[in-house]
Amino acid sequence: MPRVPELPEVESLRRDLAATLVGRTFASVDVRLAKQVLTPTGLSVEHIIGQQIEEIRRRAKFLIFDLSGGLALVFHLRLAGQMIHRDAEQATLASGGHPVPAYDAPMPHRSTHVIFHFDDGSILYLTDIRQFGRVWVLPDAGVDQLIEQAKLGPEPLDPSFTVDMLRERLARRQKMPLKPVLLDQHVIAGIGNIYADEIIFASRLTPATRVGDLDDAALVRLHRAIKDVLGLAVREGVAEILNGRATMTRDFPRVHGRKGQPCPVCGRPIVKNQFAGRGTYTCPECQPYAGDGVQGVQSGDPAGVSEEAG
DNA sequence: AACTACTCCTGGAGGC
DNA sequence: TGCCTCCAGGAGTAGT
Repeated sequence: MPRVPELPEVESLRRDLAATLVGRTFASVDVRLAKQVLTPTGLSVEHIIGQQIEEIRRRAKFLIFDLSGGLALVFHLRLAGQMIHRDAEQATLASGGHPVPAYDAPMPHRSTHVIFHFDDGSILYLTDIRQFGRVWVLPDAGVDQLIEQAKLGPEPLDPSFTVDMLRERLARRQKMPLKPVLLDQHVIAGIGNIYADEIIFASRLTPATRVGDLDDAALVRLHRAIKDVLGLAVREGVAEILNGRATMTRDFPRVHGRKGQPCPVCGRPIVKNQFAGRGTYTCPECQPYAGDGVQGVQSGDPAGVSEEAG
């Protein structure tokens, strides 16, 4: 199954690229698809040539390269962006993002749209079969502005993201179903469709559960699930992407992409349906109202949670 | 302000 | 086998 880069994938990529790219200096840049590179007036991508990568940071799904000359490169991989760093002999040093094309495919691929060459002969390929990803070339101050404009919610893995903060973030979305709220980057940053399903399953809630119907116990469960699911994915280094092909570890993801397979908790088949316009995977037994619309949530069962099944 | 619909893309899956 | 159609999916924007 194709995998869209979400917070854990971007964080893994950040960690790997930081190990191989910090200290490298840009020697040249080859932009093959102009729309993917955005620059404010007066700046062009050539301005990064001769600048050194000092630090690689992440905010939500944005990857930020801080450069020596007061500029920064900001990447957003969106649906299908992929970054591969190879040495002069084309041996892969670091790779991440969407697994298509395979990480060991010949580069540049026909969907490789931006190529960065470094002073040590190594090359960073930005490949994107959907062409939705973006790269910004910005002055330092412009990075803050870009992040500010995105009005991103808090980082869910930051220690400052507490149950109280979650409650406060959800307060203005009381009438909305849980799934689209989790996907809303303004509420909490970094969660995409795959991890939303995993978090909701781990919380033993349903995609349709109204945020306003969450009681304290459900909020605590939801908070723990966000931390656990994302934290595990970051710690495991997103092991389901191996050799550039999306596979699944034995037990992750637990429901997403597993239509018809047994639920890891109760053994009943996982069901796939559409919710809020997104492919949504649930266990009808552990998440009993999963297939219903918003109206399906019963007020007598605020969390929409079934009996503990193990 | 809150929410929905539409838009951008193309590999891959499914139908016949 | 091959041709055709349609879907996925983050996030910005326009419309209600």
